[in-house]
Amino acid sequence: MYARDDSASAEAWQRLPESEHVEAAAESFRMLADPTRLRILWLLCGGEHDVGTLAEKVVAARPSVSQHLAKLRMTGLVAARRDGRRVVYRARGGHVRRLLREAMEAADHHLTGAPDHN
Amino acid sequence: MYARDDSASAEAWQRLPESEHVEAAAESFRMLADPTRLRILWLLCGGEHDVGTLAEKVVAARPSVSQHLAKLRMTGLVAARRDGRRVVYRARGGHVRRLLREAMEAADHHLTGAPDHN
DNA sequence: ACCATACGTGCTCATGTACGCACGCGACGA
DNA sequence: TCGTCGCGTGCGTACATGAGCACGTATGGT
Repeated sequence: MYARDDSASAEAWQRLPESEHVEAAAESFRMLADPTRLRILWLLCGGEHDVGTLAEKVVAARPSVSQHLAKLRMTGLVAARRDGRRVVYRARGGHVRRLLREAMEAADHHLTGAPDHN
Repeated sequence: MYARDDSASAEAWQRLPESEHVEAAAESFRMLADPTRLRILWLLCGGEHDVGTLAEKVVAARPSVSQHLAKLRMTGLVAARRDGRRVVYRARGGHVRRLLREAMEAADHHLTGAPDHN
């Protein structure tokens, strides 16, 4: 009933992680900190999509979506593949999926009622 | 072997969540998108801390830490309590802990070797 | 009452970034 | 070869944000 290496059990939180890890995590979070990118990633978690389809679904100009996809690609969150004259993107890594679902669940808790269960 | 309501199983990712949820999630991610706030939250996940101690441990000016704590408090990620002339902050909600650990794990994967296991 | 401590706030400066438009480039089809 | 379609890029603009200084405020000790 103690030290499940999980949520509580303050052991791990005592000392700060190395700066490189912190900055890398911050960078990942910054990629998730934009509604448009969030929607793009959400759709990409469901399967492959080309830029035009994404731009249409997230209701944004294609250049904007392209820029977002470029950033996401640089960060390694998505991967690109050519199909004819289109470029098809897909989500990359299970971490993104878990972070998205966790955030959406938190948002739901934050909106429906109780701010959070402490 | 299908529909575990988990990572894959594209069902849930087909349609975008409501805008309110997306923006709320983006806001939460924006709070986590800064190295200083990330460090502060990390320490607060391990227990209560006052502003001065936090400023000392994260190596930042006290006013800066205070501003960050204000934002985190507005977002509901941390809570404050008065103890004498100090103000003691604590983390609030298990979502933050899970997001932090998930992000740190992802950062570790991203740094040590394989960018990610697709 | 006076001083010291611990926070919070207003402010400015510098930086980062999202958006959309116009353009250039590569890939198909006639 | 020429026209069309789909993407990416270089701008400029408008906006949000982080850092630190100086100051105001509240609490507790002498």
